[in-house]
Amino acid sequence: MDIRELARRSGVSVATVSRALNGRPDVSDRTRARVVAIAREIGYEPNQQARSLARRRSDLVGLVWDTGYVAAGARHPFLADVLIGLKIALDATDHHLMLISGATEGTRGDQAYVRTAGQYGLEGVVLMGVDEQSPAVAALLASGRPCVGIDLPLVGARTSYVTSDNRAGAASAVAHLYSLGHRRIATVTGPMHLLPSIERLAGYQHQCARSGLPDRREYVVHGDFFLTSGYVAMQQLLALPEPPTAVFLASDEMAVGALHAAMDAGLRVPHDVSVIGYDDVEAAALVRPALTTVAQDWLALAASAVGNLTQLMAATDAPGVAVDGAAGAAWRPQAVPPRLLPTHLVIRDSCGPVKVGL
Amino acid sequence: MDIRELARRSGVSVATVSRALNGRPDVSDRTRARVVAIAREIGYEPNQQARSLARRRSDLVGLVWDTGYVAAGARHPFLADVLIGLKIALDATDHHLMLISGATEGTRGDQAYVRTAGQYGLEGVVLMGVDEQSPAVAALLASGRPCVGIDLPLVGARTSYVTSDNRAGAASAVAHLYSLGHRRIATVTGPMHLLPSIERLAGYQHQCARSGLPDRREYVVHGDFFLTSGYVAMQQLLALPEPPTAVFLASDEMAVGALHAAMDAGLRVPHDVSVIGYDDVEAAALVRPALTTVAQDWLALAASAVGNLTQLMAATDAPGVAVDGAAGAAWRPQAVPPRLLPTHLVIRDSCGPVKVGL
DNA sequence: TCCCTCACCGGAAACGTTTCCGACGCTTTC
DNA sequence: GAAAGCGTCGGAAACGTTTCCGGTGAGGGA
Repeated sequence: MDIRELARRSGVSVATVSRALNGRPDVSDRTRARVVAIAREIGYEPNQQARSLARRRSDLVGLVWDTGYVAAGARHPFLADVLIGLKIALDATDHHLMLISGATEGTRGDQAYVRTAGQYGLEGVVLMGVDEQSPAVAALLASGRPCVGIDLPLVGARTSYVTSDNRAGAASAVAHLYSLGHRRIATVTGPMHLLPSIERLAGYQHQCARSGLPDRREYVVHGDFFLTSGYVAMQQLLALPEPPTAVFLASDEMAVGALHAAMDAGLRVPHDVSVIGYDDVEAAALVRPALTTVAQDWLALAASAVGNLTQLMAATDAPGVAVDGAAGAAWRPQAVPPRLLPTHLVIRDSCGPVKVGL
Repeated sequence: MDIRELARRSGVSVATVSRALNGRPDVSDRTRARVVAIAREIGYEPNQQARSLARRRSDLVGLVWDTGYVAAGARHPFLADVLIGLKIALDATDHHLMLISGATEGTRGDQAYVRTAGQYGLEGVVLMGVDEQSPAVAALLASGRPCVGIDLPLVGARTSYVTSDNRAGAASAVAHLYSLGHRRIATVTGPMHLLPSIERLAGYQHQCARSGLPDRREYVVHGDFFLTSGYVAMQQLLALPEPPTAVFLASDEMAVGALHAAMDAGLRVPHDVSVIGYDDVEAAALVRPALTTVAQDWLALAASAVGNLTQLMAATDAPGVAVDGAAGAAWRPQAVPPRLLPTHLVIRDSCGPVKVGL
């Protein structure tokens, strides 16, 4: 079952078998054909551990995402979608995906990620849904291992990130509402320490300014991406002396909460108030009225993430690239720029023209 | 950085270092303490590949689930939940989870699972959402590697499975409807080649019989677990000369579809017709009226899966157990019985008392 | 005092690959 | 005709662990 057995049966040396199977040039076509034929015949599978050991590369990339608050009862469907996208994208490479266990129990939990990454020799890791400030994540980033964040602005020599074009996406939502005649447009944000929240708010503000809408303090309220916060934010907005006629929420979950708040207040959507979300989560299409939302392409997002990671890993193999700059040629780690993926509006039933008289 | 360096600094041999770090008994407490102190100091991490090679075990378990139809646009939120549960459960063991790439490209795709499982020396694999009849999965099961299915009846020496108690769950749904006064109760099933579909139908039929309800052919219609099939099934049911007053659908997705069909037909839920689902997916709480449903405990389901897998793997280490049966003591592989997990009804707003006069 | 046991430790052989280095035969070139 | 190049292959040394086997020294019982 091992390579020695295969060598014996093929009548060549172990070295030649290895070369034949790995497509090395210095082996004749005849012997290569014979070796692979016999290998298939006896069902030989190379031992990946031994292979990794000898080649000093594992063909493994890791994934860390926060399951903590998920276990607490809140689920984050968008991340599950991305996970599937990751697997699909990695199928095209010769890498496999390993889930990195988070900080489980107390002792040295802040080293958990970097430890398993080191032990398994992960060539890169993708992160999502975690706090990049947390000690465990910070330790991983500091380890110099290639990392790419999804919706997570990782900065550093061997890191990169991908995200949807949150600014443009938010702006397109506002523009859509504006084109329906809305002039009193509110927003509810995500947690303001997260990049997507910041950018989506910026996109909202920018587009409002562009459209000549006044900058109303009371029209931006902060949420946490989850349903309940959307519900209470909507209540808060509707209680305003001059309530908005449309609201853009930075996640679909919150938008669904807003839908419920409006209906519970006796309002009809979109007749009385329009609501628009972000993500195009599955539930967006399930809810009634079906949610108009700005869709992220999670498949492309995941594909870009592994693309960037691949670049990073390649740059790690050859630790620098020549840069003929001012002071002559120098070597420095290659930077992989973040990627912004386009979003698109999917129009369903939760936005309508503004009521006349408003 | 390697164990030799650590041995040098500790002033002991490599063998002793290994014993100290792995908690072997034959090393003095003094030297053990010194070794682990120095190991921590210099940040030593054992190389997992070398470790696996020498110990002939990988500490890795695999996960295969079908992403094919997910990529096609249909998502299966329940499986994403279970995945998270798996990760949590595995954090408690010293195993890590690897995602096994499915049949990617044509050549030998039917060996994809068993190949990567063999190459990486996976000690066990859990399967979900796949067809156990497909060649790739069948090859994996035939390989003798410990496998446990989630909602997937795997039979064989080194296999087991876990599922919720589909019969009891379905029965509880019917009983709930009956207690609300419903006597004309229909059901829509999942794909009938899947165990959960079969069992949920059986539970429905059994409880109907128990309650003395007639066995109506036209009250069971077949779906595919996805939303659209629930929609059309509901239309079909409502078009009956004597339509049901309540319907039990074998998945929440279908139940949401049924909700929409009823509303589109001008009916109010639950006033005119009651609907009840299965799974307690996130969307069940998001939809209006919020869906009454029989909840599976996905956390427990995942935990049971790794529990059974652990048993299976342990039995593989020691290839048999003594069984003092009829013909004297014999050795045979230990069977790990499947586990049925209890469900519970979560009552929301989609079921109500039957209308008087019906 | 002698031998046996026991606790502790080192040397070295695995584990299954890859890859460096050198060797062999053959053709080409000066 | 010798040297150099090329294509093809084998031997053996890695890669970083674990674990078997044997060897110390100390302690204890006869």
